[in-house]
Amino acid sequence: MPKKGNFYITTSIAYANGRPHIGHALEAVQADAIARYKRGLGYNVLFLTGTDEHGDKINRIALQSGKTAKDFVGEISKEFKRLKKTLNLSWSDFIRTSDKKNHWPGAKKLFAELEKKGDIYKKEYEGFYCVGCEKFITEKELVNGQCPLHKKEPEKVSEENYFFRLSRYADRVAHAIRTGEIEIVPESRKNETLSFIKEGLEDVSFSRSEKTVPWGIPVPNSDQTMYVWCDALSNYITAIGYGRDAKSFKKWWPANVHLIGKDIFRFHAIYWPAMLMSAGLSLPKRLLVHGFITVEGNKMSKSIGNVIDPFEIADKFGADALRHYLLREIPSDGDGDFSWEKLKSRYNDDLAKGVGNFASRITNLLKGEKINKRSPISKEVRDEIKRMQARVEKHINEFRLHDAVSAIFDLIKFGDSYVNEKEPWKNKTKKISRDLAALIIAVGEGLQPFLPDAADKIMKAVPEKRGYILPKKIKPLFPRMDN
RNA sequence: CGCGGAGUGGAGGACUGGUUACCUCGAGAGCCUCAUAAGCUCUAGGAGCGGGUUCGAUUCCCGCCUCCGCAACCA
Repeated sequence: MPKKGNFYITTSIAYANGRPHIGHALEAVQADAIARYKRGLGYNVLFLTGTDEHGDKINRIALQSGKTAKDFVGEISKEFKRLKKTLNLSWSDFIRTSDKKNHWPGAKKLFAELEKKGDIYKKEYEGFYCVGCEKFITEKELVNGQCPLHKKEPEKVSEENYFFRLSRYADRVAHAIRTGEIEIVPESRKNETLSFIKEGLEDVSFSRSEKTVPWGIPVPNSDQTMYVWCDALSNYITAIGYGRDAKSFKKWWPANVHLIGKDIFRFHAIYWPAMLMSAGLSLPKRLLVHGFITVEGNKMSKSIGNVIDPFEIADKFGADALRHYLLREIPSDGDGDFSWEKLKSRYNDDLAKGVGNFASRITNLLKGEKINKRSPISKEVRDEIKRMQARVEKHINEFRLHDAVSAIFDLIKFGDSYVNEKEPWKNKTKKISRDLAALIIAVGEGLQPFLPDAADKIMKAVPEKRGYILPKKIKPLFPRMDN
């Protein structure tokens, strides 16, 4: 396979305050599909994911459950790592922000670089601190001057923090976005970012007092810990060696893709480029922004109790079924909805009756044959396959994975009607066999990034030997689920 | 208040200033039997409301209604 160069893709790192839910699975699977696709094209792919483990919130949750923060995040990150097997992910590296060896040196170095540039300064920060909440609350949150939760007047507390001169970079960041130096997909997010910058950017606090937030990376020579965003964003460079392995860093940076959720795209579109500019590093090439998943039309939340567990889905339906749902049912660049009923319908209609039946059908028709790979495929079939491949490529580049998957299902539909039309059970010719083999192989290859298990099984059913395809009848890929 | 997005057949989703508005699921009819009671074909059914621009609007503009995001130290 020809090597086409390096391709570095990241997911966001999950905030380790709870177990993975279906939203995390969405992001992971989307990134995985892109990573696998690029790998299939011959790119040398680095696919990074991980967990964001610092912050006051985590510290408090951990203490509440009677654990140390360290133990707590250890357990959570294990759960996130477990997604790899459950969802059949192909990530190559997993970074934890509590990793003192791999993450901390780079994070500290980045902070120091910003400081060296004169972009970090000390400022008194005044805020309303609610003792009940143990945190600062904004003036807007106050109801009649009181904390709405604890019905108490917050204390006015001032704290000296380090600030990052974000304002200095507003124009340069806007320029980078406008010119496409950093590309934001979908375009609506790009416009949103630009109009947001236009309203003006203020400097941001980049540290907290060690007293209020003890669980974090210490800022050298101070009583402060690093603000979580400064800590978290730097994972994209620390994981590949920033601050500890210059050669590796040079090989992989800048990232080709940061895949993120719509809740955090501003941090990635504004803070992150500004930080990189300040540190004299190049900018990531693309930000792909996905949406959120609702459950039967409702926001997923712990209080409603409708949080969907990806492990449970994979357990009942299999990794491919969950992947297919996330990739096909949820528009990659928008919001989507989950329901068990829709999952079942996607499974039966698309996977069982669609891919599964098609694979059985074709391999059953071809089993035991010896098909010469060099004999020509009919133009009609060849064109249809090429069209599918072109559509997949286009849609993956546009971050419309649901459309990419559709393209493959359209080829299956074409294949089914082609079989009906040719009626090979009546008169099967070498020509038809060659066409059918080409179709099933194209489907198997096409599915590789999306349904890797099924794709593998399909490819194994049409093995190649010395220029001949030797099809074998395949076992049902997706047994129909009844009731 | 503000900013942004959206309202398309029973459900979900797409396209478009112009002869029959597209796709998937679902419903009905027919065909086929190689395949996981699978496959193919055909049919029924649609653009939130009101105005405007236009020869002509679902598509552009205005108003209204409804829904959903965002609103900066919250990770």
